[in-house]
Amino acid sequence: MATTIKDIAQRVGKSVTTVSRALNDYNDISPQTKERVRQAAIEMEYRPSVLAQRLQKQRTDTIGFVLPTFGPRFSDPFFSEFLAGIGNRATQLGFDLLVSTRTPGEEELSAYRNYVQERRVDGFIIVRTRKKDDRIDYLKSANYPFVAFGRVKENFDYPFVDEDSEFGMGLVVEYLIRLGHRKFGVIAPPMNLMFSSYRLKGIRMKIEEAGLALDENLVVTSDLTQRGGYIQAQILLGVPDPPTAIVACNDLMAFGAMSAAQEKGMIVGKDVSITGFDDIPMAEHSHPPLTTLHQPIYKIGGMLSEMLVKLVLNEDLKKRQVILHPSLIIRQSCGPPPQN
Amino acid sequence: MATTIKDIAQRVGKSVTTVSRALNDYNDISPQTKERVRQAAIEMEYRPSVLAQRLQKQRTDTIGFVLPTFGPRFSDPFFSEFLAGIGNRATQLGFDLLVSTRTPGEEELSAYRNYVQERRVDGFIIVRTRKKDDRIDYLKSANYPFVAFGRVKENFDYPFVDEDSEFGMGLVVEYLIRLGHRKFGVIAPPMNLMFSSYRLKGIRMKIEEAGLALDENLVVTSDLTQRGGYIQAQILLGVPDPPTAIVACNDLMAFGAMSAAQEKGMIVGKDVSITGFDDIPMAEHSHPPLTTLHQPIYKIGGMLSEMLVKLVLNEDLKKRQVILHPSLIIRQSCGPPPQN
DNA sequence: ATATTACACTAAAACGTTTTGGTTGTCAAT
DNA sequence: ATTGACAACCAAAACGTTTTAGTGTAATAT
Repeated sequence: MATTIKDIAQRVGKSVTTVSRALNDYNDISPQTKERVRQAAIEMEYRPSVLAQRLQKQRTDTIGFVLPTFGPRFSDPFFSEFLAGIGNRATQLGFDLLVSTRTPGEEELSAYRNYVQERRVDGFIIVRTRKKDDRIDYLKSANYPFVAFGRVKENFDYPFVDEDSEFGMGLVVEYLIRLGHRKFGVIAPPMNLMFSSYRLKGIRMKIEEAGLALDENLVVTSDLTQRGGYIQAQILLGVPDPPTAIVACNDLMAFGAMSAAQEKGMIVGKDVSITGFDDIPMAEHSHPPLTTLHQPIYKIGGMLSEMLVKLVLNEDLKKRQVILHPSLIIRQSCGPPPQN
Repeated sequence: MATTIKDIAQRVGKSVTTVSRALNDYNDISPQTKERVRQAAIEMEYRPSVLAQRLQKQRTDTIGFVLPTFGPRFSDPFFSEFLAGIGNRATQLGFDLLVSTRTPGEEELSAYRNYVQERRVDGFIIVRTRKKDDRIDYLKSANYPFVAFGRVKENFDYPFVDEDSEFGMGLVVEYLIRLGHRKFGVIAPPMNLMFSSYRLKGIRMKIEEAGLALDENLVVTSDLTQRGGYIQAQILLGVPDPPTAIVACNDLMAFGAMSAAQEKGMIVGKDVSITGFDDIPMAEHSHPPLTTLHQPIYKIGGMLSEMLVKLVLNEDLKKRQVILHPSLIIRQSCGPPPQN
């Protein structure tokens, strides 16, 4: 059996209380006693039982993260990195990370309810916010701590980090217009996602600002996967007068679009320009390397962990709501539109 | 405050013990009492406190998973899917999954030591086994439950799942030889990884069986990332008499190799053939789609969770050591070698 | 001489379960 | 009438901490 505080108490001939207070550096314990207790703890290789601590503190020291996925096979480089960001920061702060994956919907919400009722986690990190978001409504009503990556349509009076997608997409479109493009295809995320609106809005605004029009028939939506991007790009490139530039709303869909174009014998960056969003590591080494918007995914995960932990510990966060500005990373997937 | 067993006891006018035993369906409680207790529990929305249960049971109901990564930015589709497999099965079995990421080495091992000493998890799942594996040596010596994805060089008398890489690579090489290839390049994983040996061995054997020779100068190692595959393929394709087929030891490196070839103006599947290993979802939608070996990654994760949970609960596993056979998925990244 | 304060320590309760080792009452067998 | 078996229940201990609400002693202030 592992050493307990009781064993130490016996060894140094003091009470359990004293040992506990010595280890926690209370100032009603004499320096000598503290020293003796600490020594003993080291010698006996004492490690507090997290289980006991948690029961007593009525805190789980655990962050909950329910990953929304479609189908069980989940394989998204964006989330891998995001996860690492959350997890590593949480560890530094002495918190565990409890991960599970759910398909959005009723089953997902009941996962939240379960975790709350069983008091299994101290709070949640929510990603891919929806315009009308059940999860957020629920957690608010249950008065349970959470932070989100993303805003919602109304009442976003909760702590969040979000990137300014509208601004980001503006950068992309501006760049494409400068290259000479006039006809755009857009592969948008599912419309119920909040960032879908922002990204679309950013695209529309810049196009209109330039006195151009976005052909609504060339705006398609897909599911943020590579396969989805592939399928939708096939459609976009198959119409009579196809777009010269395809703006995909994340990198994975952009890769899919590249495959579709290449399969048609087109050279990406010459016959058609394609852009992404996220700047996942793979974007640098695709063929051609992808022009995209950079978000500090790993860092964002870390920020969210930190905010949530502060929330749970009732410390106050200096910034409750953070909006980041993505930067345009120009690589080789774009060029001037083909002449004809 | 949440309802406790004490509240129920009060309500039904029985002792705490009786309530506990009723809920756990002991047979020294009368059917009527059981029924009344259950009713009350439902009405009062009782949920047992996992914290208290864990303390009492001296079990954390938690699986530990320390993901080996190089650098903090970790973005590997293989692991995303693997993680989902472990996590979802664990949840079904009533276990939590505690994830953290570490760079292999001293710091990694001390993460294991910490988790063990603090009794934070009931057991571990280990991946990417090394020929001589510290983690396994340690857990064995500490007599702590674990299961591994992969074998080690000696004494693999522990529970594991592994795929037969040797066999798999045999399939690939056989196929390439049948297509007419005589000159192979290999992008191998870091040599300290156990599956590195198996895969290399499988390649060598089949080549020699066919009466050919593997040019050792065309065997390079890399770090299993896309960038790594890209860099090494540049080298392989830059030598005076380059290989006509490149066998990469995972899909990510294969993608990198494809980019490198394409950047040189080569058409993959025609000017050069490239193969991978894993069959991650992206393999189907790359350009060209990748010929690779399929492993049921998600399922393997699930098997490992299940084995570990049984181990922890002292149930016996019907199979302690499982070896799976990958299947060859032929897509468009390979073809006959170019004539010249 | 007495009250006050500071210091160093501690017994007991609490967190919410499960398990141990009973007790009590009833009925059937001797 | 006594013994044994059984059903139904329960008090207390245990898991390992932290917190509460003290106690006793010595030094200092009145």
